[in-house]
Amino acid sequence: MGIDTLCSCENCELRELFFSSVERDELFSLCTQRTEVNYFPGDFIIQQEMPIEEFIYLKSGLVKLFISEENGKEQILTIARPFNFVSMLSIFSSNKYNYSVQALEQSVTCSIPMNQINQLVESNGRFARSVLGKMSQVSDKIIKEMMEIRKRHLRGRIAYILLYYSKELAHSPEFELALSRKEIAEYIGMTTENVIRSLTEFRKSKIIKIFGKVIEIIDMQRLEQISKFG
Amino acid sequence: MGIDTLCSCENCELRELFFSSVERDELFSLCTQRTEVNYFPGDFIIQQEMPIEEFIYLKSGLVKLFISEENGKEQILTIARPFNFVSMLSIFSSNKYNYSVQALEQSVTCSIPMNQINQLVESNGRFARSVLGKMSQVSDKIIKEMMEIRKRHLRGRIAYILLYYSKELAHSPEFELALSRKEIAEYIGMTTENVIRSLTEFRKSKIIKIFGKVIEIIDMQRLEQISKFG
DNA sequence: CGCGGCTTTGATGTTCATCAAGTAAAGTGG
DNA sequence: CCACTTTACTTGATGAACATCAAAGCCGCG
Repeated sequence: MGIDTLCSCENCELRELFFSSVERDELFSLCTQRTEVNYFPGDFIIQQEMPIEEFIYLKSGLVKLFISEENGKEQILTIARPFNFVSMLSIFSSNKYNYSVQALEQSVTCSIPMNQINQLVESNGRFARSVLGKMSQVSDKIIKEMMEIRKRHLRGRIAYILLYYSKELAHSPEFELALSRKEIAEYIGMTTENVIRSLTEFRKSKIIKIFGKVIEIIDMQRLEQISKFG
Repeated sequence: MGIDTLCSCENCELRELFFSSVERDELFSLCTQRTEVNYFPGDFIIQQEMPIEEFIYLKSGLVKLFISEENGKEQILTIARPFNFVSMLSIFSSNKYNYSVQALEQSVTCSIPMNQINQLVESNGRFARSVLGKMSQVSDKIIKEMMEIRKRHLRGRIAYILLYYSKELAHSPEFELALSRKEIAEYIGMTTENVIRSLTEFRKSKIIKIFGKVIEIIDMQRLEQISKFG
């Protein structure tokens, strides 16, 4: 068995992104310590308040980041696919998670002990630089998205979310929403009832079609207008 | 003249935070390339869309981070004092600024060419680690704050902002708001008129006193209740 | 089968934005 | 320094946007 096959990380599609700056022997060391986990929809990947012991990244799937309030309500920060990950946010500044991460679709994560990552950051400047870039990008994206949502009214927020989901997450005008109506509400900071009313209105105006969780955007242009001007 | 006095950075009160991991000769090199700038209230420190050429940190003062919309409206991301800085957000992932920074009080910044910082990140692991920690902390804080604001109604948002300003920024129950009413509105995503109405209501309920820009919190407990329960 | 959670619709009242109008404050040019 | 302009601040009235409450249908799961 050649060294090429000793470690599957060499073929990981995320290697370029996360570890392009890592030398062969460092990669091997990481690889032997990594843990791959499979999650089904609804499974918790990260629990708020738990100690951060690993650097976790998403290999495939779709997840939601959220925080739970004392009153039982939840607020969704963002929805993320691979490459926009996410265990990034607090791991270098806190020793416990400030939010939870839950799988929306079947997902696979890969974890590396945090001390390995810290060691690598300190010993490999190019790696440090690339982690900085990624982290900067991830938090920038979340903040920008929150501002985009905040400046819109209900209808505009729903339109924005539908377009975002279609273009960035599903890459198709027809898609199965992995979010419940309630989760959409938690995402955009409105009530479930009003989310539904907005969707119904879009359906009646023939802008979208609704088949339960499956949404089809019929009139992309009008949806974009609503997203822009309310 | 001894080496100790060759470079004032050695005595900079921010040295510990930003450069504790930097060796003496590296510090000297940074120091000779740094630029210190003084800003008056209203002055722009960073202009949205401008190319990022320097790593800028706040030595003293108070600033607002905001983005300008096409329609001329502005949205404030956060208000920051030193240590919670801020030129951090996109500098490692973008080559231009995504937001503007303007001085609210008289402020002093210190700038270091970006290539110096990048070089240092790549050559000094401990420095890289400390920048990662700081960046993580800064973006975490902004996101958390936006969630706190989002979950409240008008009255709660105003109460939250007043308490935040009093406790985190002014460190006193009586303080001079560096923000205009309009800026408060841009900060919490409401209209100027409703910000004023809320302040007036608090004044009439004897929760605060208002002398133009100077606010005095009289009934801290009730303000905290309003912040918590609306 | 029945229970609980999600979804949907309607009715109602609260919260909020918008418009209008007036006052105060602050900057500008002669 | 004063008239002038502009910008910030303030209050009220109105209607639109939104939350809340209530009730009923639906679906999955034990």
